[in-house]
Amino acid sequence: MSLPHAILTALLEKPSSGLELTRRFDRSIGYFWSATHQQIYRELGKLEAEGYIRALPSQQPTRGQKKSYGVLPAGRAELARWTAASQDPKPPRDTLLLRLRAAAVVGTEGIEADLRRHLVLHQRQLAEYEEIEQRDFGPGRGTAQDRLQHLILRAGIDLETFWTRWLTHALEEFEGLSTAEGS
Amino acid sequence: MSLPHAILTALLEKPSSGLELTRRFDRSIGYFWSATHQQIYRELGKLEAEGYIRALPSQQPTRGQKKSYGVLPAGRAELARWTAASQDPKPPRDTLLLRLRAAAVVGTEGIEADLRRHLVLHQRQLAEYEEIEQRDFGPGRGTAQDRLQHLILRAGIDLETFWTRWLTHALEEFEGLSTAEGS
DNA sequence: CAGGCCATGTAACAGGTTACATGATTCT
DNA sequence: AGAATCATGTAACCTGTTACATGGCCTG
Repeated sequence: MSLPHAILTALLEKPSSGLELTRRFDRSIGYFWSATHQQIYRELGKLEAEGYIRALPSQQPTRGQKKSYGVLPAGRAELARWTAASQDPKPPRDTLLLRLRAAAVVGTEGIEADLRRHLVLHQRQLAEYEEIEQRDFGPGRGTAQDRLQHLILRAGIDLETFWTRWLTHALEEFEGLSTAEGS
Repeated sequence: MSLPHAILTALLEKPSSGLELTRRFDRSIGYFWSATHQQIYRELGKLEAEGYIRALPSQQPTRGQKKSYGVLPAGRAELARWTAASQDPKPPRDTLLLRLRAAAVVGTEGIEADLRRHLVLHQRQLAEYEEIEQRDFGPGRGTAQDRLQHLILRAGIDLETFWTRWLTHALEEFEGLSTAEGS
């Protein structure tokens, strides 16, 4: 039950059409909640049926015609309710750690290269986040909204920092493994 | 396509029945790949049909009767293949960050209490991991397998450390928000 | 033999993924 | 007119979630 609320948030920030939403998910919200355009269209239909959003006037509902949505009061209320409601953190699902655990049983053949590849990807993501931080958040303290956004970005930066450090450490361990005792 | 491989790994570590697997998922593998008993039974059926595992002899297949599985050579081969295959990291899905982003739009009412609650939960998880580290991994360097397992545990510890730090920082920010400028 | 627990399983549904289809617009 | 692209949408499938059903075993 998160995608509809992600969409409501995005639409409150700026009324958009389905494809515009998809693009914005690829950039910002998708950093911690990704979605494909099919998911988004499906969900837009539901949200409209429930009376949380409405298609902005001036367009007829034909196929291939751009259609923008705006959030209705009921939608904003539902988003506020969901935001304030307590939710348990879900255990992470991480394939790489799972593969490492499997490697402890069936052998580490081939996984080191992928660790290296992941390290590069995380370094790249980290650099992207830091660039955004430089650009959007100067040293002075902005509005309350700015500080919240910065806080979220900080989570992204710290997470990617964790991964790059851990992967670096893991690769060092791997070198130790192969020099000291072979497979 | 990760659950079947998680199960193969667990079965290689130790042949088990469905419920035993469920319990082990709750403890160790579930720290980064959780699963309910329904998922596990469904997947055990598929794995058996594909010839990756087989029910150990000595039990008849009646309902309510314990049934243990062991991994066949084809299963081990499939696990090795999957472990070595390159996979892209998937963007994280984090509800809490999503809620913070929503809070930037509809107001932070009520979310601070949940941040505090999450902080406690992550501290607890961190303590649990550190206890395991104390108990299972001494100062000396063990076998290659031990070092891999330790590496995975380190990821858990560092992740929980990240969350506790970030949540602490976030709560400080919130105090700043309410004293300095109200809602 | 009643109640509780252990163990396996079915069913219905929600959410996410992949492949493909179709109408409109723009460019050549 | 044809091709490329933009935009919306359908369909099938897979994974994960929730609720419930059933049989066997143990204990009082």
